[in-house]
Amino acid sequence: MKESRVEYLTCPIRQVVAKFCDKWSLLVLYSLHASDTGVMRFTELHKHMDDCSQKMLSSTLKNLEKHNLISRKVYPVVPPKVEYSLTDNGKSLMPYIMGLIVWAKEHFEDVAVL
Amino acid sequence: MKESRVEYLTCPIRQVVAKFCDKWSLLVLYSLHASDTGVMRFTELHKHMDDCSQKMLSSTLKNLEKHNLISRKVYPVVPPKVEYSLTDNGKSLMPYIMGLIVWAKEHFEDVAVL
DNA sequence: TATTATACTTACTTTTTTGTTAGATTTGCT
DNA sequence: AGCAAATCTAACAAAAAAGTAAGTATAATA
Repeated sequence: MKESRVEYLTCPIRQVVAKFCDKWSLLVLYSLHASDTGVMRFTELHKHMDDCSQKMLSSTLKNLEKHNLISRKVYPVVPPKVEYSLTDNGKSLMPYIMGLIVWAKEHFEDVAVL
Repeated sequence: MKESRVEYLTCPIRQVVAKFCDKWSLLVLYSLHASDTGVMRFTELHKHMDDCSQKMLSSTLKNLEKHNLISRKVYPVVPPKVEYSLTDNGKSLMPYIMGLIVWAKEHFEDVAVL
């Protein structure tokens, strides 16, 4: 009596989970959203999340790009320069993400962290 | 130049991640939210998420309970009966979760799911 | 000539998460 | 006596995620 695999793939909740429910994605989205210019370079992002390894930041960025939430612009210079920013799609998501963040702040007391 | 561990713990984004950014939590929260009575038993939940093992459902429920998003009511009968429902805290979160779900439906096309 | 800067990738190890299967519990029904 | 029902837990294995350290590229600079 299992649902078909296809149904799983079209489930919006599972999509949300696949796209940005992980350890670092929300931090990246928030950082880009909160930045003045809306554009950040790799190292700049890394400074905002310095307990994230380069490897993890790199793969998180790739995932977000794959899901069309951020875009990546490469400048062919040396040393390399790469800029990340939210896509329109990513921007459209941010109000909901910010909703969660505000909720978390308001309900900080109701929480056992760890 | 690392931030202190304490700052990490008070970061609302990290709290959101710790509480319900995982494979099954959103499904559980949504199921409880969407149910007529607002109350569901273990087996009933399991039927809604039949690709989740009992073990994973059990540990997901524990985590949500620990974070005060759901409550667990045990009836001392045989066979056992346990009812799960959203706490007030959990209910206060649902509008934001639903926001994400609606967003995911609207942006279904913009997505590469795997 | 050696060093620096930036944005990674690769290889390897460790940790965490998830899956699988079996078992515990105990009352009532056949 | 034997089995079903409901809600788990335990033990072990497999898979996935994450951490760590080192390496790549190349032009400009000291």
